[in-house]
Amino acid sequence: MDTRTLCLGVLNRGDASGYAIKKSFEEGPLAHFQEASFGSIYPALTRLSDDGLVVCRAQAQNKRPDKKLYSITDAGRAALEDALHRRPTDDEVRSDFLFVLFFAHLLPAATLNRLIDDRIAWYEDVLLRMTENADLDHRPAGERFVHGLGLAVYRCARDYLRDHRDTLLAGAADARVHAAE
Amino acid sequence: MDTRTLCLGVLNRGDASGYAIKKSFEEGPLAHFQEASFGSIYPALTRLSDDGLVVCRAQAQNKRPDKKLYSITDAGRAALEDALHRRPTDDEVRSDFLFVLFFAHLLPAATLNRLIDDRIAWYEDVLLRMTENADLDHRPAGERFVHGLGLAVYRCARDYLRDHRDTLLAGAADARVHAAE
DNA sequence: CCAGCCTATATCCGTCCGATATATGCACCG
DNA sequence: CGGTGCATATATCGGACGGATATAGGCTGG
Repeated sequence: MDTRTLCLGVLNRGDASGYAIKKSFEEGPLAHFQEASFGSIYPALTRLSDDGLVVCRAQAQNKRPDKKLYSITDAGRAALEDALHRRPTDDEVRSDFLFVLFFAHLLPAATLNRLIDDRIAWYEDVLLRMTENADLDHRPAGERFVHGLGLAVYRCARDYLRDHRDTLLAGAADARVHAAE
Repeated sequence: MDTRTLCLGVLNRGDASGYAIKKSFEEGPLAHFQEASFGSIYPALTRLSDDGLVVCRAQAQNKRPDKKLYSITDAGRAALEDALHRRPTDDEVRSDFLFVLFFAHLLPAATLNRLIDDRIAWYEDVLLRMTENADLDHRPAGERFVHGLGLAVYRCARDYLRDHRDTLLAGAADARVHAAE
């Protein structure tokens, strides 16, 4: 999904500045499956403005750079709906963690243990924040559905790490012994 | 993970050409969590060659461009191990599918149904290929572990789609009715 | 028989990410 | 009271990367 459509999606939920849009990809409910950087957001907002899909009103701020609040227009909502009707591309997952574990037999047990401990802690942390800040009752069905799917998948991954780590550690130790022979 | 390290990882499992490396990111066991394009693989192999981390022998082929078979060197293996010891960055997930479902209330029921049907079929397809082509007994523990995690997570996502789609459809229909009022 | 796909290498262009620059307010700590 | 670090806020640059394209011949199926 190109950055312009992502911005339209965020703005469809409410007016925001470029900075706030960035934050919504770091902390908001979209954070777990979409990302965009300043280097793509600011040019995207400029182009959306030029095309009339958003409007921008500058909010003068006391001794700070003007905050540029963007709002989606009717044309913007139409463009968003249009983009939503296109068949989505395949999901992309990028996990350096799994790449490292893939070569577990090249790593010492201590490193593997720390790696898995850290990752389980990360999952616990995310799950806690997702269940705390839920506030789901007032959100549309799509958001609730996506939130629930995220919870289910994260729990599943955490459980797998917890339940199979010993098998991995034993197998990796075996491989190291055989390699040393 | 930069493309050079990814290439070292693939070559650590056996000699390969640039084309074969690309294929291993499309079909091989790494496919589900790493990706690289020709536009990054070929320059990466050139640089790895220059740095002595891989060696290349050209295989003359009958009426075809020479196949350049790359092999990892001892220095390359050291560089790979070094990269594996660095703390991995956070996982990245990019799902246009979830982005679309997030705005389910903007889409007609027929579109949502097709979307979810297609995605469940995709999961079934991947799960089938992952269990058929397994051949796991001869693979190192790390590969088995990562494979098992992939299976678990895909099954979990498929089950969630299957078990919660009706709730989503009902909720989205509700939202459309309220918006029309 | 030939259209389309597979093997195989390579490059180009546009887009995107990460780092950096700039500017200021506020909270915390010694 | 001063300074360190973090949050707000916009913007740009360089390098890395992905998708499309070019080239070229072989194999396969309708």
